[in-house]
Amino acid sequence: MQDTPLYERIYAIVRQIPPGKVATYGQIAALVGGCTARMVGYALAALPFDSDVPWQRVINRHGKVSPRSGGAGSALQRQLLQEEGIQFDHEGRVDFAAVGWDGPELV
DNA sequence: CCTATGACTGGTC
DNA sequence: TGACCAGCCATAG
Repeated sequence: MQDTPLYERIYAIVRQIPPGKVATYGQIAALVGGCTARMVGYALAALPFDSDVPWQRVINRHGKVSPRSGGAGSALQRQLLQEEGIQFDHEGRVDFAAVGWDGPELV
């Protein structure tokens, strides 16, 4: 597992996020261990939109999708999350108490 | 090898 | 979870 690039480790954690749930960059970074939220954001930034990683479920600590570079993409992310059943409030934020990921399950 | 860059976080008011 | 300040560390050229 340590032989795997940090990127793939981050992707592995993101793939573990169940549908209808969202996690923060810090959450992912803590689960990966040895990397910070910026590493997660940068790793996801390098991900293609058609990747097998549900990067859309990764948002910032404010409960909102990141502005991303360029501006577009964040709208797509919100759209994908809504398709998963995640509700956004009038301020474009999600309810951590409702869709907050508790982690890779305690099994 | 060194430099630049980046989808962030945390504590405080 | 509003806003502000400074730090963090891996990846690419």
